[in-house]
Amino acid sequence: MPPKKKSKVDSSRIPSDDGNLESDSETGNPIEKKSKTANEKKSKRKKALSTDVDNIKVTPTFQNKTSTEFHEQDFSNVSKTPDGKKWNIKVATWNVDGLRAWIKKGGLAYLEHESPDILCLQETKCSESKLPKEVVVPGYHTYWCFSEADGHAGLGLYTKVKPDTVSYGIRIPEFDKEGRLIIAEYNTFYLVNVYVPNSGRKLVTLDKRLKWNPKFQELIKDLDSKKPVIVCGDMNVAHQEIDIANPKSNKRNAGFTQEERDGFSELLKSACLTDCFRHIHPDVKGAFTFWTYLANARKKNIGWRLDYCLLSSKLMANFCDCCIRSEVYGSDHCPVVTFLHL
Amino acid sequence: MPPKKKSKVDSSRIPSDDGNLESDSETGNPIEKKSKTANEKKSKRKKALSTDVDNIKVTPTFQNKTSTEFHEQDFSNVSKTPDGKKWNIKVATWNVDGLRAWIKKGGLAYLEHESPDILCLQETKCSESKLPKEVVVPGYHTYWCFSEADGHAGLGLYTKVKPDTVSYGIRIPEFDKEGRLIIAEYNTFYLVNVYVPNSGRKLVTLDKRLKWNPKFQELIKDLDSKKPVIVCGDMNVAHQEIDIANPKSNKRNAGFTQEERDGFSELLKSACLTDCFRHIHPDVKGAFTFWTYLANARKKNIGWRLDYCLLSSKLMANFCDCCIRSEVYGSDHCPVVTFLHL
DNA sequence: CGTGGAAGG
DNA sequence: CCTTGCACG
Repeated sequence: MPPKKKSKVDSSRIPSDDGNLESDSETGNPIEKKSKTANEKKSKRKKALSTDVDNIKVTPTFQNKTSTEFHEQDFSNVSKTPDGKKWNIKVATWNVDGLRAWIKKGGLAYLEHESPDILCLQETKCSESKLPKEVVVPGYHTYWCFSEADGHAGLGLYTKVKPDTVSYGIRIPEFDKEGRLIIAEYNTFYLVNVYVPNSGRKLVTLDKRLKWNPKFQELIKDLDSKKPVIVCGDMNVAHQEIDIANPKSNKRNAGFTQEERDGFSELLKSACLTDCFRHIHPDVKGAFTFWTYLANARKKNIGWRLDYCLLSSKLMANFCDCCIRSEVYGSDHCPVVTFLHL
Repeated sequence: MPPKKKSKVDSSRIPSDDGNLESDSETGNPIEKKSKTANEKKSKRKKALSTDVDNIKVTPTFQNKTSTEFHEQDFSNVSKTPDGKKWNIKVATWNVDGLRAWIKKGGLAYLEHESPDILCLQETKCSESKLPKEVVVPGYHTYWCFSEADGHAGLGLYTKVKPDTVSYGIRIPEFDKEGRLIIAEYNTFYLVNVYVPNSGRKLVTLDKRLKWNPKFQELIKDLDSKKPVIVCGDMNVAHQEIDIANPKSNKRNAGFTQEERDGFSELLKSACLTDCFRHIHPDVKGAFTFWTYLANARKKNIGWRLDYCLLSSKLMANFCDCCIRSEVYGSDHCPVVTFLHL
């Protein structure tokens, strides 16, 4: 769906009423429902900002900025495929650092405004029973992957076109308890929404991370042998020195160890994936998708590029553009948007 | 200090710079200083509302009400002593349910406006190192009693006249770890600021409470044998049926068990104390000082009278009035103010 | 329902 | 710094 005069959600679509957990895919490893009978709704829910479209220009605040700021941004200046075709599919990814806080800050207004065909969310930190009702957005099918441990990790998927199948997890219980992977199979590709394990302060969970890497690689290769793959998510690594503001001081910090960086290189190489932002912007510095909340890092652009869209080599002919929405607030990460012609 | 045209703090006083913990009283049991080198200041501190006096009419909000509301209240219509003397000492008590949150809601503007000679605070829930700098108020000496367990109980004392001695605790380690008692000795009386242990959900700590009661009683009797006593604080009990909105349904709930009510009766009797609010308003119903935050209880005045000023019998000749400031927001309790001629 | 602290990032 | 569950009331 290329941009219209007013990029509104196609309202002819039947509103999604699923939030469906069940996987009908053979790769899926459904997370167990722990239905806490829903009535344990918490106080702050009712304080969530309305996402009434009539109000989105004034009410929701994106941290210290108002949402009007992304209305003023130019979201339309987008490149074309190598053979000159305009984009018709937009895929966005955003680590929201807490779905409920993100909604209160107006996150859903971003969804309305960007109107991607697919939006991958990471770190929803929200169990099924605590999902605010506002997460159901007309025009989108929604899928959720929950961590067993409440308030950690977790993924969301918004998609205008209903996938043929949706499955959850990487088939390793240790990881699949944590809500780190959604695979959505579409007609012509797989979409993988991923939240890669963080190596932790003082690298206490680096081992776990290094166990994840080959498994994930294998999974992607397996999928790619059937259909091309789009991987979106928080890879929890800044790949090269250009992808981080302070490479020197972070060499032994989670997200920039040699092990993690090598693991990412390996993934790209062995699964034939392309980091599509870096592909079109090989030399752009200061392009980050995450800034710690501490010490005003975002204002100073002391950041990390941790969020990626990776494309199977077969999809590079369809690739138009990839943009980092660094002006969009609402989390310590910002959205990354990829444009394809399919 | 009787009411002036504008009851401002006496600015001729040297500003207090103490926040002194040391007790020079022989009854005192100083809580150990656990000086966490102060630099672990937390984020929210800087967000605290300014208490700039020029702004108190507009900026601080008391929950859903603004502080202007207490400016409009009539705080001056006060009774006299039995022999017709006007008050010259005002003693206030307020369970603030978290000093830092209370400050953000404009609590210090109340202090400025009420301008009591003595203000007793309970449930400050704030360790020494986390005390916001704004707690120092010109014209007042301040004293703090901290719980060893961070974020629980804790007391504060604001006093225009510096007490001769200030001591902390009831001389029982179990209780004195928790920041539940300050004794300030003045020339002609003792002021006791107290936060009585709560019996807990399902009365899990009723035993502890029943252990406290006789010890406290003994302490007051001991003090009273030297000088008359003013006891201010959260007694964590609604004394009679008239002191609670729903007596029937709360008979086995913390704060209205027969044991707690009897304990309070006992205290009044054996230590010869008078519940001075009830003394002048023997039949007034719906006079509460606490409302649970749940279910809009305060709006519906479904409350409890838990906060008291108790006076030694010798002081009843000096007693003028006692008011419940139920219109003052900022906590789930409201202030109680007592007027004396001394 | 609202305050605090703890763990995770 | 910020969001989450949790303990306490």
